[in-house]
Amino acid sequence: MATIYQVSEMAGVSLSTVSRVLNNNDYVSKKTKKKVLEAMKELGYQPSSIARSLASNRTNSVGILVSELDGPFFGQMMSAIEEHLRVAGKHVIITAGHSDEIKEKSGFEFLISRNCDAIIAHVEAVSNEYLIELSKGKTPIYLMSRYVKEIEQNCISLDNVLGGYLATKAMINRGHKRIGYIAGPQFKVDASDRLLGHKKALAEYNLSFDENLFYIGDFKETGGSDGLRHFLQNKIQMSALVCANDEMASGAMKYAREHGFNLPKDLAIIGFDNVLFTNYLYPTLTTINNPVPEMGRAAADLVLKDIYKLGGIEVIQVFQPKLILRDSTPDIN
Amino acid sequence: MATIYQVSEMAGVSLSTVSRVLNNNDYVSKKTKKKVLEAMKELGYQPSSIARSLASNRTNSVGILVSELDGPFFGQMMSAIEEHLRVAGKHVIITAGHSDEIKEKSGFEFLISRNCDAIIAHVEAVSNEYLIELSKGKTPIYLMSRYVKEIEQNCISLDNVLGGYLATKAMINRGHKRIGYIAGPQFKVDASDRLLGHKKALAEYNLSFDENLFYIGDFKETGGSDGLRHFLQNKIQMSALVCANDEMASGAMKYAREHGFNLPKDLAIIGFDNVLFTNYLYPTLTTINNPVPEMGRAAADLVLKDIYKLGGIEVIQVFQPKLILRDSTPDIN
DNA sequence: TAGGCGTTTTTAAACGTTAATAACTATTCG
DNA sequence: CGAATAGTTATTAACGTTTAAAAACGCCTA
Repeated sequence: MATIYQVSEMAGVSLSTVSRVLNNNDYVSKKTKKKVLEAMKELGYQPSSIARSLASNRTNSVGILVSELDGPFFGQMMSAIEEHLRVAGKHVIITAGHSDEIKEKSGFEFLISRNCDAIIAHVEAVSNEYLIELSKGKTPIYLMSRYVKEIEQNCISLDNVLGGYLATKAMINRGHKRIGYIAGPQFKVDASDRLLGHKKALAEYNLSFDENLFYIGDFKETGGSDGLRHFLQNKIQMSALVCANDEMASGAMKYAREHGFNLPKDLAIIGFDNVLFTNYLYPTLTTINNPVPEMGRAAADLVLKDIYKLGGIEVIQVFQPKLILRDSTPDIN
Repeated sequence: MATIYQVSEMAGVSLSTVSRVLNNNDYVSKKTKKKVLEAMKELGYQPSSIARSLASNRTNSVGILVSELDGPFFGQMMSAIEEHLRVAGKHVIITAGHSDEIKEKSGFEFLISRNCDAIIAHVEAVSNEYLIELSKGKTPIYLMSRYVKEIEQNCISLDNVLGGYLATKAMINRGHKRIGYIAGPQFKVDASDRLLGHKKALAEYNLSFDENLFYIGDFKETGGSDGLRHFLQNKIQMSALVCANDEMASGAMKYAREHGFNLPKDLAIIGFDNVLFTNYLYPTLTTINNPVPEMGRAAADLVLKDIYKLGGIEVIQVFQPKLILRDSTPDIN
């Protein structure tokens, strides 16, 4: 591999001149620049990103910490971030936190030890206090799908209260009065916010929140089936079921069908997130869109703007979810 | 940040001694080691991975090049690789090639320029020749789901011929004689191998391969719906449909249902890959298991063994697919 | 023609490690 | 008792850049 030294020799200039050409910022005369560029091409010179990092204290790498590397949600998120960062010449170092406090912390430490210029994280188990403390360290932290007041300028979030509200309101508008709700784990802010929205919609239409119509699931397929089984075993009647995410909605659909329900006639079901497979389900699932790719791009933009000082970038930090109507929620009016 | 120099000073030893303790390989007396370790703890010393890389010419990072960052297949693959590598203290740099020749090449170049110690790639568009040539460069290349004779010791692959064979054989065994086949893009080796297996099974049972029962799809949901539409419009009769992957099977199922089929009675369908959502479909989809996590782990193991010289690792390089029976393929005998 | 002032280029010191080589210290052996 | 030896530790030169500070170069002006 050719080094900067060989380039400088061939071009007959000093190291620093080559360096300046490389970073094409400072004063270099046109003539010199041309000479250097030619030497570089001649030698097939590729600067060592490692040496650059050591000298400049910049690694041009952004750490990404997600709950899982598989799963449609995170896939979309990573994809959007990576694509956007790569065109700016930055690369991503990815690791998983598995929604576990210890693993999430170790994920942060790992990325920090790797000298990332910034970290974009989707974490669920660590506390706000931890994140606030971490933000005081040398590596800037950006949060996806999480809003923490004290570091709000570093957060990209979805208005989950609005989303929960839209889901339940859609059911009410379609004529339902007895609406079941399968929530997500309440330590996850997303989950509790969605529940808040549900309650808000009920209140707005003078329907009371009924504990019997409420179940807390695990955000996975099993949460949906367990929830519906719980309702059926307790002989709870309902005409509509709101699930706090699509996986649970899918589980509930499957369980319902296996227990004699004719979907969507016997039970209207709505999900949340609009992950890819909602459209593969039968009936296709009405859901609330979670604009993950847009949010990923926004996070990347924020890093580009704050850390790498790229100009002219305007970033939306709080996104609004939208209702996606499909076949699982027919109008019963 | 504390540096190695400060540690050496506090412990009253030389730089190299600290370095040796850090890499705990060479000769260091117990007493000295203890002193150094204490100084490190006292100072909260964290070695700079960048400086280490520069001096040792090792980055402890492995590049991963996949077609897409989203999608269940790649999610599982990345997840398995990352998890396995991380416990060995290595990290992954991920980028996408989007099944496009130019983008795949640029992905390789990008990762190479990042000084990865090795690259694990799942690429579909570049030629074998390119890969062989690339393997001669300074960065070792490992191939996932692809077998290239000349560099077979660096390949982790699935026996797709066997998989295609198993799928079609399952249909034959269940009593079908007219079996449609929706293939994937034939420039992808996976796709053409699966087709080979299909033909092999037909031949074995004295069924002839019928062009009318054959369609080439795009490996996406649309491929399945387009394929089935093609068959219906041409009034091609069949009792079973083999799809070269699960996405297309799902698309075909959806199209069939929308056009009056009663599934699985009117048409048996089988997919390939066993991605997560096959189990969410209705009816649940019979498919061929693609042991992606195992293969990912194998690729990681190969790198650990070859590049990082970790001992005692035995690696399977060619995996055998298995039939996963579910509801979409009832027995009609 | 000396002085001054931009502009451009060079010098040299970081950046924080690794690793080859040299050097030191006991111990053992003939 | 001198030397060989094994076990440890120190010295020092890389690794390939960036960057602040110094120097050189042109050109203009008085």
